[in-house]
Amino acid sequence: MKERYEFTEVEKKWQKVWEEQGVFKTEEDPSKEKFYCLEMFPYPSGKLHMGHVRNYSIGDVVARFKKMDGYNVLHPMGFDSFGLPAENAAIEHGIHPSKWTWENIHDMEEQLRELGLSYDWDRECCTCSEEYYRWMQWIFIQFYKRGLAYKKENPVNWCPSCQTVLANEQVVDGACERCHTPVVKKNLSQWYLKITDYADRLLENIDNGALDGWPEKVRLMQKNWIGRSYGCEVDFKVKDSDEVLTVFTTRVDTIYGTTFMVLAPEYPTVLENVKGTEYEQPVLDYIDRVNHMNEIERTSTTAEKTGVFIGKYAINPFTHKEMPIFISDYVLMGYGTGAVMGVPAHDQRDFEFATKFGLEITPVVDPGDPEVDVNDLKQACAASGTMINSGEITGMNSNDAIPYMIEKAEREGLGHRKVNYKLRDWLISRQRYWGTPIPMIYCETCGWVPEKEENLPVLLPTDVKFTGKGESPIATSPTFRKCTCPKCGGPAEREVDTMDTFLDSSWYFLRYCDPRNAEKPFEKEKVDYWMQVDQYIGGVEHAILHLMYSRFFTMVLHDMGMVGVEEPFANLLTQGMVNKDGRKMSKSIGNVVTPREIIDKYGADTARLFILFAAPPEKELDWSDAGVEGSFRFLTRVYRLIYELKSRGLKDGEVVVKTAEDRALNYKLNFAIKKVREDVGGRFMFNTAISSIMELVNEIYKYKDQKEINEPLLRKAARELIVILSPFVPHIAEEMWEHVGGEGLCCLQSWPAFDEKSLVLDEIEIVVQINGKVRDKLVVPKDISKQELEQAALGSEKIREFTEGKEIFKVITVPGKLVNLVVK
RNA sequence: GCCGGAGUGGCGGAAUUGGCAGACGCACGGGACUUAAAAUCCCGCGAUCCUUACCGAUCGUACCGGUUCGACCCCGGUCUCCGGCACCA
Repeated sequence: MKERYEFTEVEKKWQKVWEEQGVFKTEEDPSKEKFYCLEMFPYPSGKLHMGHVRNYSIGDVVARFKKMDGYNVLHPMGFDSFGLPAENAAIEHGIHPSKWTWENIHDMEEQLRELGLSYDWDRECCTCSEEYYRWMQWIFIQFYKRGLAYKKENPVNWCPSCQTVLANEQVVDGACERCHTPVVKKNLSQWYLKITDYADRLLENIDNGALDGWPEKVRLMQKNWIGRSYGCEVDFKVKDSDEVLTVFTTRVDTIYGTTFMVLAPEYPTVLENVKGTEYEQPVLDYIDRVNHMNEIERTSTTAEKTGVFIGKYAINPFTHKEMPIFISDYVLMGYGTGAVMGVPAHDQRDFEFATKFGLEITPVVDPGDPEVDVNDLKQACAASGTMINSGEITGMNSNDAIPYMIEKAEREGLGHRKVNYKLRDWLISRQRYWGTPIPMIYCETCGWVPEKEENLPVLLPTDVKFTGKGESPIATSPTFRKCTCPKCGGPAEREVDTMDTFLDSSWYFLRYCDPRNAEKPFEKEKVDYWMQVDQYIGGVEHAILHLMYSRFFTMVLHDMGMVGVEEPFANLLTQGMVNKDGRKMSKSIGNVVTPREIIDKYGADTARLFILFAAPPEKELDWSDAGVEGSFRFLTRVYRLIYELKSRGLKDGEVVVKTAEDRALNYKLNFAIKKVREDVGGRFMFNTAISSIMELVNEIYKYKDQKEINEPLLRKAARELIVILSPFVPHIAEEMWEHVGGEGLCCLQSWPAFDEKSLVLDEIEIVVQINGKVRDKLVVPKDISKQELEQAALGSEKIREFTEGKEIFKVITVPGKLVNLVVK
C-alpha cells in the first residue's frame, strides 16, 4: 500500500486478481440459499454512458452484499445485440452489422470490466450469437405449435422512414419511437404472437400479490396497458337486411339514449352496404381520406369529428327505433367490434358527432346535479344517476341498470356480457436484417411449416445488400429464400422477415441459468434452482414492453413445463435517469459526462460512490462535478486513515469496551453495520447507507487522536469499516484490506455481525415538551420507569419556569422518547 | 381529459411506525498549518428577533383548512412540476 491513493493502479491490480482467482464464477449449490441479481443487459452501442454506470453500480452493490451475506449469488451480464443501429451502420458506413456489433460488444465488455462489476463472465449471452438465436427460433416454433404464433394480414403501423413495421408498443404519440416519423397504416401479412390469450393471467398476477415486489407505478402502467373493461355486446339488426351489427358498450344502461350508429371506416360490410347507391362515392372518398392520414392526425382528440351517412338504418333492439348508420374515424376497428352505438347525451365523442351532424340528443340519465340541465346539455354527462326516458328501467339507479340490462339482453337473446382488452396481439415481423430469422417456410401445398428443429439455427445469410429501403434485406440473398418443404419435400420459400428484438430479451434471464447448453434452451433443473430473479434492476422505460413480454414468455414456457415459476421477476427496482444541470445528458446540449473521463480522473470507485450517494436509486440524479470531487475526497480520507492506523500498528486482542469514547465508537460501528445491511439488503437506500459509513469514519477520526486508545477496538472498527465499504467501492477496499492484513479477499468476507447490545446505550436522551414544543432534554438511564421519567421531567428547572403558575392538565409519556406536558 | 408520483436550507438529500425537522455530503464563511498556495485539520452555516456576550424567543417541510397532547408524515381542498395513457365506446 502506497501512502498516496493511486486509484488506477489499485483498480487494475484487483480486477486482475478477481479475474485470475475466478471469484465471481457461480455454480448451482443446493446447500446454499441462492440469490439471482440481474440488471437489464445493454444494447452494444459501443459506448457506456452514465445510465449504465448507475444501473450496474446498483446491481453490483446488491450482488456483492448478498454474496458476503452468505447467498449463492448469480450475477450475469450479456448483450441485447440484435437491432437497428448495427444495420444503419452497415447502410451508412458499409460495415457488416456482425462486425460492427461484435467489435462494440468487445469494447463494452472492457468498459464494464473497468467498473469492477462482479459478473460471472463465463455466463455471458449475446442474443446475436448463433448459439443464442438457435434457441430463440426453437422457442418460436414451440409457440407456433401451441397456436400462439400466427400470420395474418392486417393494417399495421408502418414507419415510412425506417421502412419497417412497428409494434403498437413502439408507436409513441403516433410516431416511430426511434426516428419520430409519423406512422402510417399499411396492410401487410405479418407474424403475431397471441399475447392476448394471456391478458387475464398477466392482469391477475398484478392483483394477486405475485408482483408485490414491483413498484406500484409499473404495475399500474401494465394494468392500464392491458386495459380490461367489462361490458356488454348488443346486436342491432339492419333495416331491410339480414345483417346484424354487434356493438360493445360498457354503458348498456344508456341504450335508450342511442340515436345513431357509427362504424369504423374499415368495417368489413361497409362497401357492400353502399354498393351501387348514391352513398357509394362519398363513402369511398371518406375512406380514402382516412387512409391517407397518419396516426397522429387520425387519433387526434382535438380534431373535429368527421364521418358520412351510409344510407342504412339500424334498429335498437330495446326501443325498436330506427337510427342512421355512419362511418367515422373516431371508431377504431381494432377495439371492440368496430361498431358503436351513439349515445350523445352521455358520451363526449358521440355528443360532438351528434352536434356536428344535427342528430337527436336524448338524455337517459339524470345525475341529480343542479348544475346540469339534462334537457339542455352543453357537453355529454358521463356521471351515474337516475334513469329517465328509459322504458322499464326508468327510475332505477344507472349503476344498477347495467347488470339488469345485461341480464335482460342475455335472457331475450339480444346480447351478452363481454370483457374487452386494449392489449393487442404482438406483431413481431420486422423487415430487417439484423435479427433472428423467423424459422418458417411457406409451401404451396402445405402452407406455413416450421423448419425442422434439428436443422436449427436458420442462419442469417451473409450475401445480402443493405439499402435501407423496401423489403427485408434477407430477400436480396440469392441463396436464402429457396428451400424444400420440411413436410412434403416440395419446393418452398423461407420467411425473409426477422423477429422483433424484444423476443430475444424476453427469455435471456433463463438462458443465463444454463448458458452453454447445446441440447436445449436450458435445463429445467438449473432454471428452477436460480429462478425467479430475486432482484431485477433497470430503467423505467421498460415498464411495459420488455417487462410484459418477459412475463408472457415465462408464462408460456411455464405452461410448456420448461420453467417452474410463471412470473420471472420477484422484485423490481427502476432506477432514475442521470441528468446534468437539470436536463438529460445529450450530445446536442453538450452536457454529456462520460464514464471514461471520470474513471480516468478519479477511478471507478469514485464514480460508483458518487452515483450511489447522490440520490436514492429511483429518483433522477443530477450529475455534479463538485459532488464527485467530494466522493473522491471521502475515499482519500478513508485511505489516509487506514494508512495511518496501519503505520501505527494496532494490537490485536479481545475487544473490551471500557470508556465512554469506546462506547461511542462501538455504537457507531455497530450502527453502521446494521444500517448498511438494512439499506442495501432491503430498502435500497444506498445514499443513507453510505452516509452512515461516513459517520463511522468521522467517529474513528475523532477517536484515534485521543490519549487513551483501545487498540483492539480501533483495529476491529477499521477492519469492519473496510468490509462494509467494499460492496460500494470494491477496489480500494481490497487494497486497504490487504494492508491491514486481512485474510483472503475482502469481497469474500462474511458480512460482519452487529452487536445489538452495543446499540442500546445505558443512558438515553429524552425530549421534554410543553404543548408539543421542545423545552428541555434530559439524559436518563435507559430502563427508567415511567413514573421516574415523569418526575424527572417535572423536576427540570427549565420546565418549572414554563409551568410556573400554570395548571398541568395531562402528561403524555412515550418511554424511551419523550414526555409531553399539556399546560394551560 | 383520465391514471399515477413529487413539492423540505444556497444545492443533492435525511427524518424507516404520528414523537428533537434539516443526518450525510456539496457550496459558502471563519480559523489552524504554510514564506505562499494547494492539500489537510478544526469551527460555523434555515429565517427573523432579543442580547455586549452567554442564554434565549418566534416562525419554518408548496398553499388553505381539519384531526391529534403532538403532523414533513393522517384527512379534505388548492396550486405547481414530473411521468404514463389518451377518440378504447
